[in-house]
Amino acid sequence: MIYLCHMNEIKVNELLDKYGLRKTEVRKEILDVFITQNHALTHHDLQERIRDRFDRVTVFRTLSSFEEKGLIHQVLDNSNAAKYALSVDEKSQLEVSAHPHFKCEDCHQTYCLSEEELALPSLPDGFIMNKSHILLEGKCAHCS
Amino acid sequence: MIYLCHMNEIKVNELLDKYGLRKTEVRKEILDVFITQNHALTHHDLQERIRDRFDRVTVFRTLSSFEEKGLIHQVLDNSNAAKYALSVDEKSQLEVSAHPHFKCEDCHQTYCLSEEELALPSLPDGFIMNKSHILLEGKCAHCS
DNA sequence: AGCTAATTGCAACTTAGTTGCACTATTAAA
DNA sequence: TTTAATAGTGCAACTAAGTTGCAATTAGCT
Repeated sequence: MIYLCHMNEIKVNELLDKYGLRKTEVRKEILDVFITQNHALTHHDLQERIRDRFDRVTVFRTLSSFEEKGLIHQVLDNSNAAKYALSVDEKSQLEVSAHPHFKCEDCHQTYCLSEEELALPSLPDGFIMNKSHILLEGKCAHCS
Repeated sequence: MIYLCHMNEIKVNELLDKYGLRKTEVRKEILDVFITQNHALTHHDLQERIRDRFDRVTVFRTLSSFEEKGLIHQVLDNSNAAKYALSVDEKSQLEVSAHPHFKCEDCHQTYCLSEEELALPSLPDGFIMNKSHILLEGKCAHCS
């Protein structure tokens, strides 16, 4: 694990334990990337970051198990590749729920906005909500 | 155009004119499908609906030009195929902006929720919003 | 140390979406 | 109404995302 700084290595092991995931090389490295970068990442972004040292399929499967255990969640995006972000806020250690994202039309960077809860629309009778995704699009501070 | 009912044919021609799109067979048929079904559709859904009478590529390109001219817009979705919906409300004839959608986890149907505007999160300095996407996930009345 | 179930890599696949090019149809203007 | 320019279509071939099956490997137990 020479690629991880010591601080993150501890955090990474704790998180994998906490979410009931076996501690393997790929998982430690990918989780490290999520912690270091704090924006939504695609499979492609990760592959680049870990310099293709692990198989494509393995990375896809890693994302699946992380999502299944609730460690990451899919962030909706109008590109044609799925984006994922950590479900735990590194600062507060709290689970993040339904926080909105902002995607820049020019640089395509996806930013996490505040974690404050939003007033969501009311649903018709019989409809039950489990999850919400909010994406704003426009120009970020660098591109506007 | 034997596949269109007369009512829709008039509407379809008007809309294509209004959005500066040439009136071709594929476009009339695809627009008809959007008007008839009133939920978000994938390329695959459309291909099925028009019984493969037009080429895949043509349908993709039709979606692109509709989107470019603002007749349809992409509806965010966590499936791995893009979904599109009409940008005009057939009843009010008004452009629809930022209305939320609901996707059922079981039947995967995507519903349009009310068109009422929502309170959106405040943005950091220098950020400018152009579009918003809101997707709620859960169980619909039929599946809950 | 040794067992078992979970994880990995590889090859081969499916499906979404794109590109280039030759051909055809729509439209606007003569 | 013919025609010329331009936009749209079909085909073939491609890229890129994501999946599946299987054999080899490894983490996490006792």
